[in-house]
Amino acid sequence: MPLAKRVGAKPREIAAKIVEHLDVADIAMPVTEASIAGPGFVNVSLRPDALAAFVDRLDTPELGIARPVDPDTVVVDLCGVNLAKQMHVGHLRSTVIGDAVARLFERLGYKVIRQSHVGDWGLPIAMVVQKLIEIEEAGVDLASITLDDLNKIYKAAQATCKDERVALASVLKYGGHPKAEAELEGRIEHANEAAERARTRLVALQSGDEPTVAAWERIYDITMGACLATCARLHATVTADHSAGESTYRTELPEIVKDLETRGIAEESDGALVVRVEGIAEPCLIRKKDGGFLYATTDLAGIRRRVQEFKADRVVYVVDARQSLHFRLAFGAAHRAGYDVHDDRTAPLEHAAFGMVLGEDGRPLKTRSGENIKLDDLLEEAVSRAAATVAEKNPGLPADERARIAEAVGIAAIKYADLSTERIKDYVFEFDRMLAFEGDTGPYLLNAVVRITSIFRKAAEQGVTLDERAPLVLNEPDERTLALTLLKYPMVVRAAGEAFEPHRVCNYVYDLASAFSGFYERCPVLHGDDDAVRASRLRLCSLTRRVLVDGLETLGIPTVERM
RNA sequence: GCCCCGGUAGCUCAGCUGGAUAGAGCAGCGGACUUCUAAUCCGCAGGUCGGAGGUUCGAAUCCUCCCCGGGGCGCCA
Repeated sequence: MPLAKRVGAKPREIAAKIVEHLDVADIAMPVTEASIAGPGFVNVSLRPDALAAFVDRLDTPELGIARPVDPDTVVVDLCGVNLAKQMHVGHLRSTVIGDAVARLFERLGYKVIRQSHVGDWGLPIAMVVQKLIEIEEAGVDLASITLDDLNKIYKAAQATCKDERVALASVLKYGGHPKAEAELEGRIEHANEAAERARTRLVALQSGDEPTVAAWERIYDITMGACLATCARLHATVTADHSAGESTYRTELPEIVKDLETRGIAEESDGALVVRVEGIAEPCLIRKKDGGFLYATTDLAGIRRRVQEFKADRVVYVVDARQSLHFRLAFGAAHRAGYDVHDDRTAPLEHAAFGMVLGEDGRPLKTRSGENIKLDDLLEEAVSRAAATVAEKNPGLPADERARIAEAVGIAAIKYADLSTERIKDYVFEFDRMLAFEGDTGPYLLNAVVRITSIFRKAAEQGVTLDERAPLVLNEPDERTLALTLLKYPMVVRAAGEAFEPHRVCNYVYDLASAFSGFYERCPVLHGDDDAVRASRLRLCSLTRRVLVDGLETLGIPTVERM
């Protein structure tokens, strides 16, 4: 049908010509005039033996996904935690989707480098360092400090400095009403003092003052210890090796700004230094009036390191959609500077943006008091709900296995819910929905795998073993549907990877599980009396399980044996 | 004001670079457990694809305008 436009003929006429000349007798049923349908489709039915041959070709250790001869290097930016802050829902998607995107590229055979851009530098961190040192001076043992404590300190520090702005806003609003003024004066003074101490501390940190750096390192270790543990619990591959703090770029920033300045790429604007990007009204700010550097400056350093040092052929940022403008500016500026080029090749810089996590009220997910929800709490809730279900449905299992299953089910529920809708869209976080065993959920898919596994357990009891080379007999419609669905796997993974869209793999594994259900319902595996059919069906079961497990693992969702 | 992203069944969502009668799940209704699966399966019902134009043999899909919702917009990150 796309030919119709190019050739200038009617689709059905072209279809008729194709049918007339098409010879696919070796793999398909005869194609005739009657095979033409609708506006010009030519229906081709694969012969069972040809279909079996295609499935045979899929049945390799890599399940039909060939590795490229000369694999590109892809950098995936994900996770992005901040010092002295717990991981919260804001990090969930970046971590889960980012890891899935990285896994997709790995599955396709690319060389993948994960990079978690850790917010570990700047005035906010200096404020926490300052507070921590004050606490230490008051006699508190730093060894006992947890991330929870740091989080409280961070908030307190933020609040103190915020007082300054709040007070200022009040004065503006009430026009310096005498009543307000007296009270506010004290707050402003307090805030100013705190901000001043933080600024002094920042200078100490930047110049390598030993006690200051020691406190900073303590904060770094506590934060990363807790956050990397959460990543591990999420079955997301984000480790210390993948973490690159903003601090690691600090010596490069003056150099980058100077480079852009001397090459005439950056220009002065209202005392600040900016890079203009074609097609965007807003400029990209790289240096403040006071000489300080900005978010974009660090990202430029990040791009340069990733492309020129790591030799990335492609850089993907799995970051919140709200950062869209920022990345367009940073990418544009990096491109003007040539930071996205290595060995005469320009690496595409891409923002794989994702939407927000909403509560059931349709507003951004928060606690009742308006606080960010800690990711650990979210995971714990999902796992404990899963544990209750496992205890109810399968009380016979040993307690430790039940706990392992609950962990897998709870994590799978959250991850699948996050991965299965289009990345760019917001989604509503609902425990009941994501933990359901009916429908398009993580637990359902784990159960699909378990059901297949149980067939093999049963088969073993009967002394029936899998013959991995048994000839495939694909005569039943459900067998054909299952086989055809299996064959789509390599293309789905490829398409999902190229578009950074893990949800396509989710849709696929769900389709495959559905196709298997139909097969399982109507095609008895162990109950038949035909040995050849049983061997063929066992092989289909095995292949289906391998594809399901591979697909889920590519999404970063581990499976279980029983549940 | 300018820019970006969404709007598909009561609810939550798919729909690949335009292609057949727009598909799932949940909820609703009706069936199926001395089982290889009930943490499941099968069936029924349910839609002006936000609206209006346009391009095309053909539009949920591409273009333009409008409506609704969300987000962003130079010295925070």
